Amino acid sequence: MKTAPAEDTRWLTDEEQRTWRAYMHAVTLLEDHLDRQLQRDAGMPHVYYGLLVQLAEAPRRRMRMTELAIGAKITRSRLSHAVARLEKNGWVRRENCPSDKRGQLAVLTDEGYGVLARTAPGHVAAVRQALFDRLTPEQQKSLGEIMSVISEGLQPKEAGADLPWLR
Amino acid sequence: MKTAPAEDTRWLTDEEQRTWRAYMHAVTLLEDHLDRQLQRDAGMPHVYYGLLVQLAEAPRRRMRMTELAIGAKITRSRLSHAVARLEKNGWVRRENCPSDKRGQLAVLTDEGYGVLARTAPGHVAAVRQALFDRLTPEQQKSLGEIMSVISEGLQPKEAGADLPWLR
DNA sequence: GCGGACTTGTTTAAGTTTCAAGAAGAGCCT
DNA sequence: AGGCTCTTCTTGAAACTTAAACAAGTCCGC
Repeated sequence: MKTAPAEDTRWLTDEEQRTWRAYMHAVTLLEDHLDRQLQRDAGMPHVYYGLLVQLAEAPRRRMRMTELAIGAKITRSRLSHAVARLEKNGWVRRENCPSDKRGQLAVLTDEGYGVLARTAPGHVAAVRQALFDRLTPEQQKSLGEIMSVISEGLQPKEAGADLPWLR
Repeated sequence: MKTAPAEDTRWLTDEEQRTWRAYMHAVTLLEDHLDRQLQRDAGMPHVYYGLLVQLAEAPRRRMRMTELAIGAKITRSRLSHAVARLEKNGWVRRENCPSDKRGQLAVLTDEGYGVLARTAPGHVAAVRQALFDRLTPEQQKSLGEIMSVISEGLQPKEAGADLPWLR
């Protein structure tokens, strides 16, 4: 529990507050919407679907667990659970990493690929309908820039660059 | 499980794809960031914090469950569980609604208000640092407009307007 | 090569969210 | 009033996420 510094907090202006609330509302509504769409049509939540997509695009349809976790911006623990579930569905398989005995590879099965192939069109349609179809080209461009800035700001920084751990 | 319509899917262009991924990454990173910040400093996840905020701003610091759920964009079920937890913490109390015997009021306790007062500055700072401080004024404006458009598109529409249930 | 420090991935338990079902009251029509 | 439908809120179980701890393997300097 942190205490207020004194009384010098810079609160959000009305304008900022409106923006922040619009952001939170849009984000939760959209995530719920897509989660339900995918749960209904593909039998899995949005995050899990994203994992399959990443695997499908990877060379030989396989990836190291850690890579996959980083790509999806989730913890390794969460990924472990998720892959366990996807494995139970027969959509992903685990393999040992040849070069590192600790390592595991998550491999997209043909069945997993099939699910993706069947459900991707519906998902893209949902994203279009909820997002792109409602924005002007300028807004789309702006959205991309804004979100990139935010990501970069929050991304765990490259090690070494600003960690004076020895120097 | 839905099947592809034929082969007429309008896939995302590269540009759209970049935008969409930037969006997802930014959103998950930001939500994780704020969740951790609040879990650490206030002992609750972001959504729960938002509930307290809404109550604090409501007349007499109380709201009907359904109102609160709608305001926070969550299901009544989720809210029930959440309030149960907040009640256990002593930050919220339930009261019967005088005008509707089915109804319940969620009431922010003084303790709950205290937590908010102590932790709000830190939270605002986190939001500023992750979001507003990184955007130009034009980007902030644009973000607000974009998110409003998305919200409106996903908001469960007013009943009657397009439900020809009798007519 | 040894030993200590870091990485990789999993596990357990606790916390949160979803889903389906249901109890209880309100509203309305006749 | 009675009966029907809709709304309000809760519940319990299953699914999912988080946090902390751990086994096993790698890396690196000595």
